[in-house]
Amino acid sequence: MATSIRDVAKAAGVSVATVSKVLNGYTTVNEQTKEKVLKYVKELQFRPNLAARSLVGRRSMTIGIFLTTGLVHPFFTRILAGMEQALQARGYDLIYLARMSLGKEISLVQHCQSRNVEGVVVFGFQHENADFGELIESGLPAVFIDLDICEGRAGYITSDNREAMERAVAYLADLRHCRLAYIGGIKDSYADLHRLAGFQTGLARAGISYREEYRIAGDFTREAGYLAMQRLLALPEPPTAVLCCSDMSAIGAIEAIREAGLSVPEDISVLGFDDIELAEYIQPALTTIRQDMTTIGRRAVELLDELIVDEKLAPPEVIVPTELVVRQSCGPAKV
Amino acid sequence: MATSIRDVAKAAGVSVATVSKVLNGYTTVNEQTKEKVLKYVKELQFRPNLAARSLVGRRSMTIGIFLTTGLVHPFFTRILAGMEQALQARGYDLIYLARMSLGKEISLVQHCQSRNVEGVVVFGFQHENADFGELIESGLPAVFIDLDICEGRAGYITSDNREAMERAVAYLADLRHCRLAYIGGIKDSYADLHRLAGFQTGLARAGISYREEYRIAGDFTREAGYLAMQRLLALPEPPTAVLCCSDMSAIGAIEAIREAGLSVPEDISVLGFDDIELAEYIQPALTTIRQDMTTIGRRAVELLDELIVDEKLAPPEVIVPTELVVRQSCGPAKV
DNA sequence: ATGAAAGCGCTAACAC
DNA sequence: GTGTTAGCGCTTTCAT
Repeated sequence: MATSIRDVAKAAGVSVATVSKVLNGYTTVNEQTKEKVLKYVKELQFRPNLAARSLVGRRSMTIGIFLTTGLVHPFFTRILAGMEQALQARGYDLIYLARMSLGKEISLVQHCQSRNVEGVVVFGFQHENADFGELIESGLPAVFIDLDICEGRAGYITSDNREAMERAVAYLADLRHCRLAYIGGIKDSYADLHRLAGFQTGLARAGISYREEYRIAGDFTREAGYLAMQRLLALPEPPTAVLCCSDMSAIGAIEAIREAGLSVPEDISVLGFDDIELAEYIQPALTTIRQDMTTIGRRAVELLDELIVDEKLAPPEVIVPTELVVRQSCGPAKV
Repeated sequence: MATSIRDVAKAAGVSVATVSKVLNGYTTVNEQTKEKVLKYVKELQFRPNLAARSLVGRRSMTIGIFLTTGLVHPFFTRILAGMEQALQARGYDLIYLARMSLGKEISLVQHCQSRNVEGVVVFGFQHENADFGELIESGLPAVFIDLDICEGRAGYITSDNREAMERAVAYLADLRHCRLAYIGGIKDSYADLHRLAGFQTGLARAGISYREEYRIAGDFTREAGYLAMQRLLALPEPPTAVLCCSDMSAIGAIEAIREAGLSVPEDISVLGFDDIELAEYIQPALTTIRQDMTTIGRRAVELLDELIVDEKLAPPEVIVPTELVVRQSCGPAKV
């Protein structure tokens, strides 16, 4: 049996209540008693049982993480690395509820309840199966990454998709492109909508008119990028520059361009989104928009903590700036 | 307040003991009472509080994960994806103890105890700071990935590094290479030792003698690969093929070769290890040894489960086969 | 077959 | 300033 608070009390010759008070930083305890207790806590290597603690109504210091996409999200590691910083700073542990799945028999929310999880960060693409209704209604504090859910005790954090696309369009316009296409993500998903809006206002600012045939919906994958690019190439007047909703789509698009006997960036410029590790290594190295997933991860936990601690805090809506990283996949428009 | 077992008991008109028995699959309960209880469990959406459960000595169904490397391990995602399968199948949740750090003030082991964690899987490179002594002594079930620790209640799982290298050498020998170099990982680390052994027996089988100057120690990084290759290139008689301990090192080696005005695989063949996502995308696409990290992750959890369940089980030592994936970075030796 | 009651480790009134 | 005690939600003897 692990050492319990009673062992410490016995060793120090005080009551369990006193030990508890010392442990919880009550000031109503004599300095010397406190020293003595602390001495035995150390000596016996005592650590309070968190299950018992949370059972009596105290905090569990546990937050959950949920991915709508399974574990294959390209940013998972970066987001987690960011989360870790805040987790450590605020004293939480992170639990991955393997059995949980939104809308399934054993629901996320119920599972969180039975585990005394104080809040969750959820991310992943929009997903037909993802039913967040129960989560919202339950009042469990939640921070969504890349989904603009702001309701009850759920807020969100996301990259500045709109501004990112505006800037990307401006960059390409400076390179004298005027036939710009957009290979989108899942149609009408949050990210896609905002990026499209940024694309359009960017176009307007550059004095270029938006053409519906230059917008193809996709789903962030390489295959979708490949297919979308083929359609673009088949147009009577193909674009000279293509903005993709993800680096993987950009990679697919580049393949399609190559297969058509064209080259990047000489014939067509390709711009990605995300700046995944790959972006730097492919040929040509991908010019792309870097999402600061480390910051997003860290802030997500911080926001969640604030939401947990302050019951009446309005749910956060946070937008994180992006960065255009110029490599070799975009060049001046052919004249 | 969430619904408790008492609410169910009250609703069903039975005692809490009976509800508990139903929930825990006791057979000593009348079929009709059981039905009734189950009906209310469902109706009230009751889920037993896991903290309370583990407090009365039952299992917490929680396993921990610990990385000696922080979150930047290239396999993290794949291992986790594998783990997830087993986690779901066996009913565990995974907790990432953010505050834990081996050898620090709040130790991994103590933290696990206070969280009632039943076992841990640990992975990452060998690390000077990594002191596993306390973990081993504590008797907490543990499965190490890529570290051959087998003692007490700790076992391990790893790729078949030795066989992988033997095969790689045989492959290169078939391509008529006879000046083979090995850019190693952290010197004398588990993986490195076994790979070196495989390298040497592979050489012996092919009738090639091992040359000490063809072995350079590294640390799995791109930089190390780059530096090591420069040293190899400076040799009076440089190798015609290089086996690297990681894909990242292979990428670094290729850079060094290019900078020397040579090309891969025409002048020098380069073989990687791991098969990270990048391997497929770089130029030339990397011929490499694929580690089956998904299987390793899944099996790690399964082994851990068995260790947890059976107190006197001998700690496992599991070797997982690898696969040579042939792409474009290796070619026939120049004559 | 069912229920009453003890107790897991801890915290929080409430006495003293 | 310190100790006694009830009780968090659950499982498990032990009666009945």
